[in-house]
Amino acid sequence: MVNVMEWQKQQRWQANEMAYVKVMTDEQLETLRKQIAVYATICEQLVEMHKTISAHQDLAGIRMGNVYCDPLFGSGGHKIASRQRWTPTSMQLQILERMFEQGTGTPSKEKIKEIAAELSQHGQISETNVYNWFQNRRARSKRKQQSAAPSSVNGESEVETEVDSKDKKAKADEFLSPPSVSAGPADNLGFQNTSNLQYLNPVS
Amino acid sequence: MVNVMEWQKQQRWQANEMAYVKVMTDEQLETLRKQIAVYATICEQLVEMHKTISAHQDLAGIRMGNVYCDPLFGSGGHKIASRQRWTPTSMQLQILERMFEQGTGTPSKEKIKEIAAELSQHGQISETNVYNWFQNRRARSKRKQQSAAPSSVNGESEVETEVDSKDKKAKADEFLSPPSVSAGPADNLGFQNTSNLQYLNPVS
DNA sequence: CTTTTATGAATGAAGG
DNA sequence: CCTTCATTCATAAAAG
Repeated sequence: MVNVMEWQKQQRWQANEMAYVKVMTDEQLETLRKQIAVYATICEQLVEMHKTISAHQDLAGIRMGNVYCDPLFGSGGHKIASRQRWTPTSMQLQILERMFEQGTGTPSKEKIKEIAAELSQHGQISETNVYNWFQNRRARSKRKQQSAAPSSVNGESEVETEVDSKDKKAKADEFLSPPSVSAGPADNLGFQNTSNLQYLNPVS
Repeated sequence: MVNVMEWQKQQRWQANEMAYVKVMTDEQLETLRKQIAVYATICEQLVEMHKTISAHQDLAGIRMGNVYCDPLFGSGGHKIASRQRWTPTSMQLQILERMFEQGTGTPSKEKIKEIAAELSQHGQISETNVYNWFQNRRARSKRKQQSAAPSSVNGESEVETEVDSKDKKAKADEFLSPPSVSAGPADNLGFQNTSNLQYLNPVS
């Protein structure tokens, strides 16, 4: 009830002049896309949930067994700019890597700007990129070291004490049937809503 | 879902020459908006229906703390590693988002409790979660606006950068209330969904 | 082309 | 509030 106003506001442009203008900002588009994707996901999951329940209790009060609408409209349109992410240049990577090693390991607000400025000479880059890079680099370096040093203090009965997250996820995926919602129908009704953007953005 | 600002910024360079033009007429936008509203309505009602139906057997769906996992995960009978951190339900998120944009921006100790109570109807949540959410939302919104500042110069109709379209949500459904929800929401859902989403993703 | 891996980015929570 | 960290999501790149 608010954004629509915004859209219209922006649409006040010369609609008759050129059919070559963005009516929605990328931001709005992205938001919309996500929102719809969320609904699509929820609905899909709900359908599965009901299917399951119905099968067990014959509560088919709602006929939705055949509803499963595959939102994969013929892929091809790719109209919506898909999210893209920065990819460091080999040069940038080298510099960053070097800084990481010798640096105090503390990104520092000031430094970031400085670094970003320098790296921009080797390709597009933003301060955020630099920031994220260091954050990730640090985190991963840490994790790696951690999992590499199981510290044999006690019996290794706890095989999954550390390396958990990633491994668990991987395992889960194996039997979670990635393609459709057949295995884990409502398993993420409560979370993970934005993972199905593909529905709206069938890149292929 | 918020840092769209960032990629938008980045997009400017990585895909500058592609001229991603999104063109929607007011009419299409309006249609889309309505459709989403309907979608939201249906979803919420389905959720409620599901809750009712499976109320007596769904108790295992909620694990410790904020974990909201699915009990219907029958295939494989595997225990899913529970999450350690709260993840807002799409419904909760929307409500929060709405409150954020329209709210005074003041979390307020009182409000928190209130909000938490309301949101608990849509999934597990604690006051701390709400508090953190607002805290983060605000901080990030701010930071983002800051990094996006250098791009806006012209005095054109300045659309505040912190817009969002999590509005036409499931609240007004009570009024909008699509007729067929109880009879055959599915058909309606599936059909409309598919046909209308084309606006966002035109098939070639 | 499909699956897997590497990694940029988003985000809930903790500390100060 | 602001900064930092840990975990998770999503996608470019690599492998098959």
